[in-house]
Amino acid sequence: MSQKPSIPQGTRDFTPLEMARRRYIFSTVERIFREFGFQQIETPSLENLSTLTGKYGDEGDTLLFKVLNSGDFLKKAPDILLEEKNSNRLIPHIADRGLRYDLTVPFARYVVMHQNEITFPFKRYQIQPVWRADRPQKGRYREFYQCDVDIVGSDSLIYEAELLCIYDRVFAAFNLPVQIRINNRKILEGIANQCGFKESFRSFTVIIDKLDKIGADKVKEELAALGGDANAAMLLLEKGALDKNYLSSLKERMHDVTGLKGLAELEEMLHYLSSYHAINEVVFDGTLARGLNYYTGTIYEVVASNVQMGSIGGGGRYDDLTGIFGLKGVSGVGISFGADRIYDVLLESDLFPDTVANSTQLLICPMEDSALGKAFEYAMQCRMAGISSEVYPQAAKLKKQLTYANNNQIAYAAILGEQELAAGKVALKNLQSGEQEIVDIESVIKKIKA
RNA sequence: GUGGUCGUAGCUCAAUUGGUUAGAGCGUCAGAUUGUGGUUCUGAAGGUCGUGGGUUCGAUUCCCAUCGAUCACCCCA
Repeated sequence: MSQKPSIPQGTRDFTPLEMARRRYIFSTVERIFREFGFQQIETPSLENLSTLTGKYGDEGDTLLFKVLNSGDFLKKAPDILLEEKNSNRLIPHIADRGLRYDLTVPFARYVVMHQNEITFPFKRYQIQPVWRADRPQKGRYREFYQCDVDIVGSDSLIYEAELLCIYDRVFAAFNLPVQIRINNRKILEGIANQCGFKESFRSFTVIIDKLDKIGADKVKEELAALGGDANAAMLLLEKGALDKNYLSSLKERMHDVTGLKGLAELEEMLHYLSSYHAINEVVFDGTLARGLNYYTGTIYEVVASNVQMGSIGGGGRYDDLTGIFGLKGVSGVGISFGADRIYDVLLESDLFPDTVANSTQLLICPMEDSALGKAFEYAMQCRMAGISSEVYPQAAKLKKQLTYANNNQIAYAAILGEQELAAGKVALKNLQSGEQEIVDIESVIKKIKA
């Protein structure tokens, strides 16, 4: 009995072409991370649920993939809960582990566990998949890769500035025009405090974050429902170009201490950036909030300028993420690249270079079974000379062998038949031009390497 | 988690209000060309019409369920 194979919802297979393009993304990102002095780590796909839960808000907890305990896990579950059939209450008794939801929280856990081996400030990057039990849609997958760079153990705003440069450099390398939005949670807090949203800060951020989508009137309406002064808040929540005039005008109207601190941070960051000329558009966006709970200072978000897609990158400063795991006073800041969304955007914008699929350079085509040994020998010789080579595994019709070369975009075919064998040479065919000449294997190597 | 749209060949799509044997292009394979691909010509293979049930003399078509894809909301990369 055979069954129709399938893969879980929201997951994908990747073809060789897709992988070549994904590798292009990863290697570009990685190259620039290294340029800034970051070192790579990896963490396990599975984390203890106690590490993950409560870090992303209630919504985040429901989106965590939980993994059932081994063994006869139901035996250990309390009978009352089993009868109740309440999944949420039963989970802690039957699942101790879950798939990671992002790379930042596992990183904070890593820092705490390895604090004695780490030299601070610690600059790490991490390129790994994460999982979310979200319903899939455009640009949303249940398994996707994030590329994270973070620095922990310093609260210097130099790093805020550097991270912005990383965003700019990476997207410049992709030739993808983006808008890099920045804001500071302290400014948001200041506005909230000043306008009577202190108690409802989290709801406040969720609402103003939707300004683009639902419009000013609707936002005002929803803010008013929270009980604060919606009009006063709206006047402070502007989205503007990143310039000194705008900031000074905001500074005049800001009275809250936390808010002023946020503005000072932003100013210092801009001071560092004054010598750097960003290729992409950088804007201060007073309505940028970001849902994740742990951000405390600068926050970033990146959207593609010409493609309709959610954010393709985001990040920010978190002052006390390691504190949750028992290491106080270690501030961190980091950003993330959503590799799969970047893939979709690059594909839609037709921005993948043709050269990403670097295929085999030479196919050796044996015409007789007696040529197989020599073909194998030549292939090894070429490989050791740095030419990626393949041997067609049997003396099939030449047509078939050349079709194989053609479909795999192989540049050269070395035909090895009775005559060539006797002469100690091959017929080297250039599959782009169609030209062909009889040469020895040393000349083949020289010609392809030239 | 809530709602809308859609599931026909490997891919993109047809099939006249429910009617006999479900078609085309592209792709694949074979031959024309016994040692020459990417162009051309000829031919072939490939379908439980997503799955299960119901209505009907008869269902790819109508109804229900289910699975999957997709889009929007929520939230996010």
